[in-house]
Amino acid sequence: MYESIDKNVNRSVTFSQEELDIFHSLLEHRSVPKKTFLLQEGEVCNFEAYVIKGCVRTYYIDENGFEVILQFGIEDWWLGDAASFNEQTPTKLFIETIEDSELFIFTPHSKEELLFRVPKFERVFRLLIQRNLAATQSRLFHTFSKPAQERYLEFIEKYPTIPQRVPQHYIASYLGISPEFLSKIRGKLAKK
Amino acid sequence: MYESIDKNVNRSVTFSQEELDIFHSLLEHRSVPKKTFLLQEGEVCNFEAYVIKGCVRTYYIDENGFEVILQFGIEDWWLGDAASFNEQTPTKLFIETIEDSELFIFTPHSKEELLFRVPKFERVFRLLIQRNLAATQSRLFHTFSKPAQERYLEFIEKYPTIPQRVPQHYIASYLGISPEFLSKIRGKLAKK
DNA sequence: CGCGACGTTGATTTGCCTCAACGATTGTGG
DNA sequence: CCACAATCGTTGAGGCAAATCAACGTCGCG
Repeated sequence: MYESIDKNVNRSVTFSQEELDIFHSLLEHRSVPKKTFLLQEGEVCNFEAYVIKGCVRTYYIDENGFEVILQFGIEDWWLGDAASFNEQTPTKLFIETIEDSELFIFTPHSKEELLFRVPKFERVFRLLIQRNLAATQSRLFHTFSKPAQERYLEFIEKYPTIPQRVPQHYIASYLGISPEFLSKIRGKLAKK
Repeated sequence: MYESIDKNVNRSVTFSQEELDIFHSLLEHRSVPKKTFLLQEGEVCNFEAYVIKGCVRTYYIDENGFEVILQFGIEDWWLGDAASFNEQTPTKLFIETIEDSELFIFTPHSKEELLFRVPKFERVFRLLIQRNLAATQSRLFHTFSKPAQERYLEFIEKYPTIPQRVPQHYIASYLGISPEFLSKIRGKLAKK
């Protein structure tokens, strides 16, 4: 049960069995059916979650009333709203399961206790944010530099399982294009 | 000399005079003339810098050979390439002064020593990355949701001093539009 | 002075959006 | 278990935001 998450945190820092035991004792396991909101706009985010199994999306609603998808969370991903979680401010995000999912949950309290008892985890969490930042920057610049078709091809290469698991218009939203246009891109690619 | 940076780090965490003294002793002050590269593609970023005075830009070159501006650094801003700095990997970024500038510099070594001697700084640095992430996400979604004219108006409102200090086509690059189109937007706005 | 970097302006093109209509699939209540 | 609605993807027509290309004026600087 802890295999995947242990491997995840061990990537950047090495922990002893004792430290991992503390880690495990502070994790809360949660099973969530699909189409369930883990977080809604206006709430304070009181969790950071690791996805053991399943599929989740994070999005917000822009001023024109459109959903914009921030990220998908599948196996071995972390999700949450770091700003809301850490500063206990209301979130603008929605986090919703797309499939039945299994998660490990940190609360502000359990995370604090983990950091207190095993300070090396500071580094793990900092690296998580840092990678997230690097990925977001890269996504921003691809949006500037590359046409939608190329971004789509890169998306399915990078996340090959997601297209089979989520509605196509979610992917369009993630790419920043309209569902119709994504459909046309796919049509054009198919007939080659 | 330390006023501004003290205020900057004190925003999120409160430090004693003793802790600030340690902080100051580890800062390296550096004056840099304009049009100087602090970092170039392929190098490993061995600094994180706080801008006391001056103006700096961070950019990279995309696969079509175009410069894309990631951020401007002016007074009271931090800059560097966190990923390259922390993991000692080669950077893809260029960091170049636009004006004569004064900086405080951390090296990996001095930062590590600071964190060792005053662990509370962990929080300062984590918050820096976190705010950067929030700002980058917000920029990405504005790029999806808002036309260029609106993004330009928000830019000059948010950073009123920058348009007077940098060539206009840098701003176009930051906004993700062509220099000609920014010029047309400005023309249209002017005649109202 | 003359060159290079910069900004402007206009003509043309294009990537992507909007709107509308239409099948196919899913799911839900009666 | 069916019927109907809702959700989803596709396709086409038309329109707009922004890119591209080219020409030109201006300024700062060697």
